[in-house]
Amino acid sequence: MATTIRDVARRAGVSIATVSRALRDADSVTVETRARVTRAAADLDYVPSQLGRQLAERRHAANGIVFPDLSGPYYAEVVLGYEVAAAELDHAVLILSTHGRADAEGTVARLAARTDGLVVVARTVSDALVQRLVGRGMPVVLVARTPVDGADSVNAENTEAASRLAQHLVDAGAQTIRFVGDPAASSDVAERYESLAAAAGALGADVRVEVTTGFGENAGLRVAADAVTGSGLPDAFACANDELALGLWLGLRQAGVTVPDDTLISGWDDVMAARHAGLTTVRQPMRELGARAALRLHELITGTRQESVHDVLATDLIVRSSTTPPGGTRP
Amino acid sequence: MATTIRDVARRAGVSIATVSRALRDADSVTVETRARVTRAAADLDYVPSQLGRQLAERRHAANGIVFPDLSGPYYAEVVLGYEVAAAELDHAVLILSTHGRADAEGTVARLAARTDGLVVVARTVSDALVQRLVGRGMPVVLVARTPVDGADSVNAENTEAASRLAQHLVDAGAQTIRFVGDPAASSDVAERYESLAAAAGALGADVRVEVTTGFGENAGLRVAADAVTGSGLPDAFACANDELALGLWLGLRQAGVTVPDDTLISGWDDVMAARHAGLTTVRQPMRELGARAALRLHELITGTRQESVHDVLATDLIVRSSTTPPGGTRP
DNA sequence: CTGAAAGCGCTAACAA
DNA sequence: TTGTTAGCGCTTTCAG
Repeated sequence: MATTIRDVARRAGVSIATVSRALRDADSVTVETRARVTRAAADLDYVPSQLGRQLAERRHAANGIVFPDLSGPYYAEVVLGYEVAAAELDHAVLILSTHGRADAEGTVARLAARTDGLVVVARTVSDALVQRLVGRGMPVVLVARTPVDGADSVNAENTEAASRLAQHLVDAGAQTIRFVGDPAASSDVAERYESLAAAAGALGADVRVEVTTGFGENAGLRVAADAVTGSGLPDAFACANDELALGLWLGLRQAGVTVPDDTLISGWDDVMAARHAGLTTVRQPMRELGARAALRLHELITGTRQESVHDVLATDLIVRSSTTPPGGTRP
Repeated sequence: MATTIRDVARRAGVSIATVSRALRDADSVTVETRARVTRAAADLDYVPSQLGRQLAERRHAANGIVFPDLSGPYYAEVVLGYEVAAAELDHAVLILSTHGRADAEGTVARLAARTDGLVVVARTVSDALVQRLVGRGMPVVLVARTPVDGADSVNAENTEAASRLAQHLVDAGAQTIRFVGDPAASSDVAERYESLAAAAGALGADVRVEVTTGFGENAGLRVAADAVTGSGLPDAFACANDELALGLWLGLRQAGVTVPDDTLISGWDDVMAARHAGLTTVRQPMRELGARAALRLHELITGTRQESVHDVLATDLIVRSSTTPPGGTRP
């Protein structure tokens, strides 16, 4: 840590400028000097200070990604897709989860001050802050979130998938569908609910929403308890994400309710557990969301492009045993 | 981005030193000047450059975590636990996944140059590099990896858990056990295999290892295909992690093999999918591993402690339907 | 091709 | 309490 460019310069018998050049541009110095410098650097175990370099270059060579949580598989996959792509673009990645953090806005602002650009996932910070960052000239890409002026966005398709899901549930015999989740908590969820309700309504089915606190398995368990003791069983539960659905399923099973005989269940995302549990769901390209965001952010940082771009990635309905009753339809 | 401490100083009619002080230590300046400075800063939408600050303070106020991959739930949980704890300690978190990266060592070295300390998870980089970093005075904490001189380490208990698992499998009627995974790929896996083999051997059962390439579901599927077509079915498969086990189970099921009737399966980690699939496994405190690492790294960075410390966190055997045959024992 | 010198934006003595 | 002045370790003109 102690050895600086000056030490290397002294040992190699050259100026610090030459060291700087020799260690980066291969061909701005003689092969001979370059060899001397490289040698000296190796001898001293010299590692250039990124701090010094970054200040001189006035860039961080790092960008950040802000997400609500890493506990479910969904955000983890998005972050991973992002990290892999960012690494290829030679950018370091700073992560920040706002989950339950008191001063999320302040923390994000501080994060922004140490990066060249930011990816903001879902509803982690206010639109106001996003706009302030954008206004300050900071490149921002929004993921799984309603676009904001001046920032790029990357989202997964919701509307059409919700229609297909509605069609499938109705085909499987569902007349009453309960949507589980909180549309107010995320633009994704709101879109899913509204599209599902519209499509199911057009098919003559009835959709009502059961608002949850949170999107984890525990929230699903609470919904199960509620359904068993009070509100009764609908023909189908359409959940805002897989964890909710899996928790719900677990709760119902424990209460003696059989799926898909007594009721149907669907999720959203297609996480690993959904595959092993046999849960019908909508597959999102989670990694691709992150990777695309990295690409867009890079374009923004390098100034390749002027106008904002808003990507919408395709999704798939994956039908499994949780919505395929023996007879094909329900009585 | 353009406004610097000098602009603020000019507008407030004070020196840059005063601005610097006013914006950090509340009580090193008059309330009056402080107000003027704060006002000027707000007017100009001034955000202190972290780069300038960091160079002057000669610290990054950031640390990094290196892990193989974020695709499975295991590392994601560790990273999350780490991030949450690090945030509380007011450190930014840089992440780096080495998965399939060509120059992992170089990338890690570069990461090290922009952080105050590093957490290295599993077998991501060579011991040689770890030792070089430690030798350079960089605080390093190893997670899920054999300790190295000069670095702290945090691991989950393997030996005792493996014994309990062996006992359970034998009690369930297993005489031939196949361990699935690659002991050479990770110290954790090696420990699990050896302890399991020893314990099962003592109980009169026979354990042999089936070495896999990778630890994902696909590797498990390959093992299933292999067992069905060639090597035959043991009484039980003990897998190095849950994903391997779930992939294996899926493959066997597709081939018409019934678990736990025809053979038993166990995993390791207790990820979400294991719970929903009914997989017997060993629960690791994944988040706690990350959180503890953050704490240890902080101690190292702040120099609270001289000697290295090596934590071993407790694990639990979780018995589920994949190893509980109807009769209680197998014929 | 190489060196001298001027910053990058901030903090931290040291004076006043 | 406040200002002046050195750096922090590097890159980058601008001369030579």
